[in-house]
Amino acid sequence: MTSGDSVPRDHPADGAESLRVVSVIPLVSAWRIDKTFDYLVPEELASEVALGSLVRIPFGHRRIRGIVVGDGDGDGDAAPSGELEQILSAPLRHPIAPPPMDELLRWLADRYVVPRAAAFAKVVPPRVRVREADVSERPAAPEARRILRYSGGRDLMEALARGKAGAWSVRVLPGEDRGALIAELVGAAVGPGNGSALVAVPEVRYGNAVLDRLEAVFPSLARVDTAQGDAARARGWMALAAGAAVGGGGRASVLAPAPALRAIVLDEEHHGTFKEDRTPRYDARRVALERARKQGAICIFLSATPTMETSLAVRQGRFGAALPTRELSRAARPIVNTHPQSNEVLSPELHHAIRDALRAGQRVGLLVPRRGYASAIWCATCKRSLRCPRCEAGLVFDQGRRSVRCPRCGLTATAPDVCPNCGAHDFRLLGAGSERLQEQLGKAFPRARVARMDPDVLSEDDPEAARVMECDIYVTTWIGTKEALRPPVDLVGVLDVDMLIRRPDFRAAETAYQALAEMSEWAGPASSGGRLVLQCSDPGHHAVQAIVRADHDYFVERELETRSELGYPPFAELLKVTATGPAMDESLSAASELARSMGARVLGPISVKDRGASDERRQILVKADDAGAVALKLRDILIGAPRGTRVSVDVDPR
DNA sequence: ACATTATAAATA
DNA sequence: ATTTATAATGTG
Repeated sequence: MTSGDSVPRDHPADGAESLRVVSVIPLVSAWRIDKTFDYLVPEELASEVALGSLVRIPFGHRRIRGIVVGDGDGDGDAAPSGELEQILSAPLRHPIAPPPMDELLRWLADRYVVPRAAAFAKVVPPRVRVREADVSERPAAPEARRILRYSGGRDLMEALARGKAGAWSVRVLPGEDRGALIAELVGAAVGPGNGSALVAVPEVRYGNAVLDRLEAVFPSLARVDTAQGDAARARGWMALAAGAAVGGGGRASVLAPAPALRAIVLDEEHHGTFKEDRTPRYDARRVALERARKQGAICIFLSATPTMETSLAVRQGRFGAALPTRELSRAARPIVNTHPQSNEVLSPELHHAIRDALRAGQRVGLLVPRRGYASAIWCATCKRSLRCPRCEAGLVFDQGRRSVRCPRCGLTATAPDVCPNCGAHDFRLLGAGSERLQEQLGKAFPRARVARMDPDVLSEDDPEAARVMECDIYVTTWIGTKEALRPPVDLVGVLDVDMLIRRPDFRAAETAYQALAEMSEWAGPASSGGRLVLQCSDPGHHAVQAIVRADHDYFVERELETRSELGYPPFAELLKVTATGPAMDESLSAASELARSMGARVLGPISVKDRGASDERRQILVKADDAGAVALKLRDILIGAPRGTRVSVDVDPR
C-alpha cells in the first residue's frame, strides 16, 4: 500500500479521506498472536464491513482471513504508531460473528484454553465462495400437541412464545417422535417476530432422523450438518447469517449464526458426542447454555435420560422442566426381568425367553457390550467392585502382573486375595469374550437368522443395512443401538449389565442407565408385547432399578448422592491436564499447585499410554468449583512451557 | 566460500 | 501459523 491510501489512526484526516479503523482477529491460531490487529476499511468496502464480518487481510507476508471484532479505537491492544494496512475484501455479505457472538467466542477460548483465533475459526463456513440464498418467508408453526402432554410443557411453550430467556430440560417420553416434538418447540420460538432457532443433534454422520423430520415440517430448514457436503453446509450457514428462521446440524451448530436467536435446542442431550474431541475441546452443552444467556434465548435440553448436570439444575430450580406424567412413563415401559449371570453367555432364563419369542415368530435384539473395556474386578459375594482407596474410582485388574491399578490417580497395588468389604474371596473379572456369542446362538437356535451390527457393518450403504434388518436375532454392540439402524423387536436382552455398570469410570452408572433406557425403549411398551431381559448380578443397583420402575428420579437421587460424596460432577467441574516432554513433571506440578491454591482438588499425576506414539504422557485431574477460573490461569503454564514440552488442557472432559 | 539447518522475531 | 532474517553448523 502507499502512504496516500491510508491515514495514521491517531490523526484521522477530515472529510472524504478519513477511513474507518476496525480491529480484527486474524484467523491464525497461535498464542504469540493472540490479540487484535487494526486495519483500515477502504471506501468501497465501507458498507460491507461490520462487526463480525469475515475479511481478507494482509498479515505479515501473506494474505489471510480474519474477523472484525471492534472499532479501531482500541480494546486493549495498542496499535502501531505507523500507518495501518487496509482490508482487502469482505467475502461474505452478512457478519458471521456479530455481538454478542464475539463475547461468546472469547468466553469459549478462555474456558477451553485455546487462542481466540481457534474459537473464531469455528464460525467460518466451510467454503467461502457461497451463492447467497434469499431468506425465505416465516415458516408456519405446527400445532402443539405432543409437548402439551408433558407437565410443564405449557409453561415452556409460553416462555418460547413470549421470547423469554432461560434453560429447560425436556425429559422425553420413550418412543416419542422427537423430530415432531422439536418442531413444536421451534415453531413456538420462531412464530412471533423474526426470531430464529437452532437445533443440534448428536451422531449426524449417517444421517439423522430428527433433522429429516424437522425438514419435513420446515422445508426451509438450514442444514449445517456434515452429512450435507461443504457447499450445502456453507449455504445453510450463510442463510442463517442472513436471518433464516430455523437451522439444524451437529454439535457445531451451536456456533452457527443466528442474529435473532430465540431458542437453541439440543436433542439427546446426554450423548457424549456433544463434547468436541479436537481443539477447541468445547462442550456444546455448555456453549449452548452460555450462548442462550448472552442472546437472551431459551436453551432446551431434550433427553429421555437427562444428564446428572441437567437433573441437578432442574432440582435446584436453575432449569425449568417438562416431564412426562408418571402414568405416561409407566405406560411406555416394557416388562423387565432381571436374571443372574451364569457361566454361559446366555442364562437359562434368557435362553428360554429367546426360544419362546422365536417360536411366536417374534424378533429378538441383543446388546453385547463392546469388547475392549478395561477389565474391572469385583466381588461376587457382596457385589461391590474394588475401588481405589484414594479417589474411589473403580480399579483395573492387570491379569499378567496380578495387580490392580487406579486409572484416575495412578495408584498401583497387588490384587488382594479377599474382598476388603466382606472378606469373601470369590472375585470375578469383567470382559468375557463376545465372539463366542454368535457361535453359541447358532448352536442354540440353528434355524434362526442371526445378524450382527458392528461399526464395520454400519459404514456400509443402504442395501447392506437393509439385509441386516432381515433377521430373527439382531446382535448389536454399542454403536449399533442407534435408533434408525435397528429393526423393531419384541424382546431385548442385555447380556452383560455388570460390565456396563462396573466400568472404571465415575460416569459408568450413568452411561449404563442411559444404555438400559435405550434398550428399554427399543423393546417398546408392555402393552404391545415389549420385554426386556437384563443379565446382571446386582438387580438392586440403582441403574437397573430405575429401568424396572421407569423412574428417572430414582436413579438421579441415588447417583447424586455418590457424586456428591466423591466430589465429582455435577458437584464439581473437571479439568484434565496432560503433558509430554522433558519438563512435563515440572509443568504438571506447577499446574497442580496453582489449582490447589484456588481451592481445587487434584488427582494424579498418572502416566497414560499414548496410543500410537511412544513418548510418555502424564496427566492430572482437577476438580474445581469453577473450571473456567482455573483454566484461565492454566493458560500461562500452557504458554510458558519450555520448548519440547507440550501441555494441553481438556476442560469438561467426558 | 557457500550450502544446509536450527533459531528467533514479526505479523496492524 | 507462517514467513523471513539471522545465527549456527556442515561441506568440499
